[in-house]
Amino acid sequence: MHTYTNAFVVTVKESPNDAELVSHQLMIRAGLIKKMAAGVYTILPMGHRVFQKMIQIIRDEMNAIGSAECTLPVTIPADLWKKSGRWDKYGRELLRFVDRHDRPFCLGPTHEEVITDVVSAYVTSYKQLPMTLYQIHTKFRDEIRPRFGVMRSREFIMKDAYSFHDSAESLDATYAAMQQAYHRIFERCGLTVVAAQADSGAIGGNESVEFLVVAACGEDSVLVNTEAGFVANSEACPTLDPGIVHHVSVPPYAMIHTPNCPRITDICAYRGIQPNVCLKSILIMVNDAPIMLCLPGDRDINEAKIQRLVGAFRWATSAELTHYLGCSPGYVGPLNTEIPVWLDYGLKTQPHYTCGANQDDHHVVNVSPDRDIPHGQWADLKMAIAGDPCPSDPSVTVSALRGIEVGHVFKLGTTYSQAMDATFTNATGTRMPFIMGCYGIGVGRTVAACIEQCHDDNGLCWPAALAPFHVVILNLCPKNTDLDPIIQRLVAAIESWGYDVIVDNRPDSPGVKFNDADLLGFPYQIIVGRKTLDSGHIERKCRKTGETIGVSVTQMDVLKSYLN
RNA sequence: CGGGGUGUAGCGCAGUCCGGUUAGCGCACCUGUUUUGGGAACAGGGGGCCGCAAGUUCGAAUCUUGCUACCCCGACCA
Repeated sequence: MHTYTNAFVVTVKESPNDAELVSHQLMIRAGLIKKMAAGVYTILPMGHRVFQKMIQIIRDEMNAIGSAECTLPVTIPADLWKKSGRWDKYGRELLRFVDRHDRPFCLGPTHEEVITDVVSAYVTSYKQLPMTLYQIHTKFRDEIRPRFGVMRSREFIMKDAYSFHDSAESLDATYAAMQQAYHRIFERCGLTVVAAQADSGAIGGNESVEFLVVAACGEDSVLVNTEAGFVANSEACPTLDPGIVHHVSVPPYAMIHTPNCPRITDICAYRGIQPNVCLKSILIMVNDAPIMLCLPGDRDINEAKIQRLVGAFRWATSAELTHYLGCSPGYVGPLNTEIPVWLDYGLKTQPHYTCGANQDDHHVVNVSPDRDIPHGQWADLKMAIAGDPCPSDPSVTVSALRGIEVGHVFKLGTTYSQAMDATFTNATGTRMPFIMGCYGIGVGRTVAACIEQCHDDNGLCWPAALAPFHVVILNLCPKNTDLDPIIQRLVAAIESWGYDVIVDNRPDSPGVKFNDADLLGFPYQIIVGRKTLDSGHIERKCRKTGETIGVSVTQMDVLKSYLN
């Protein structure tokens, strides 16, 4: 029999003041997790049960689409990561260390290299494809700033699946099946998710969809237009060419003196103009050669778009700025320079702009991009924001939502298989690299997102699918042994109906038990106490609605219909 | 990595400015009695390297310096 004593129920009244999110506070107060270091958590028994239920749902759905579970090592030799090229590219999120023989290793933040290595050792023919492997295991990413409990931790549990194919069509089929499975998984957890077009980021590849739980505390921003059926991560959302041609005549551009105006806000204040009529110029370095990016003064660069356009890049240093343009930061402009220039489509909106003059304390006014920057190439450079025209229907605009990224699917293509020389023989007898997909779900983050959606002032309020126990029996008079047989019969009956049940057997006062039961959020409470002895009735209370129903101990079977 | 803040009992905090009995409070914990349908009452009790180290001083939780951990904000957009 599960009791509060043996199940390690460790609730606390006050949560540490470093917990900001409701989900983080409640997970600590209910004794689900305990912090060990920044972004590193112990999952306590109550939390473990919730995680296991989540994991079992994921496992069911992964198995249902024919993928096979395995467990990949957390400790990965550097050589494998050097093969894919990521040992040098991944940066400091990758926790590296050496063993006693000074051999370099890393803790796996993701497992494309490992799985590619494993599969290429065994799969040599197209006849063995397609195939999908997955694991549900611990990952480590040395986040710049872990926060929000298990929502953004450094060590975390993730379901990651990898599929291998001999054709793009085959990948498409698995990619679609996986998304269907994701929708079923999140639905079974009681979560409402949106699927958004996303940027594939550090993983690489060419197409990806992100699954987000809409929540104010979400760290991701998505842009949506429901009528147009459009949902995209703001990082991945295109901005459109407005196609405006101006017919007003703009006077020739002219340099003006603008002392101490290095920032857009300075020049706006000095000239009495708005940021959207300023042209912001940014110098980047690609393979140590300068490239200039120009965009409207009120908009921000989208680094992912730049990377797609020019490849890997870095921001120019002040010294490089001075070397190539002869001015300090703040006075950069696209005129009179041999440096290649990219112009954001947004610069077609106004007939003319004010921009830096490549000379300290000077700007240029009346700059008409088409006329004055003929060497500039037009492109989409900026971050999309709410109010921009919707990419799938420019007659409407997009609005912004915050979301928690709980799942992500990617089409990797041959990025890893080519780098690692992982090949098979196809039907015509030629060797070709595997076409791959990869698919992740953050287990802890999904649990936390679920709590963000399911709680009230009294505590957690689990959906039946994730509750650590479906039913709690509150024994209000634990010293009265007359109640013991009733409780034993109840436990046996409830378990025979297929529900898990825990008994609060502590010698505390009733108020403590009611409050803890509410805090822990079991879907149903069964209350047994003096009233039971007096009247022969037990009570069943629904956590979510507060609805209470009395049931005679002589007719326990009717309880079954009140527990779902 | 830059800026700010905090480390005192298991948890939440006071005390630090202005050095001076035995370092306090609430919750939790232990013993006993009475309680027991929404965080019980009384009585008694235990628990501290005051983050670590060095320094100043007759004397340091308190002052100085260094280190460390944790939290918050920001992070190449000129």
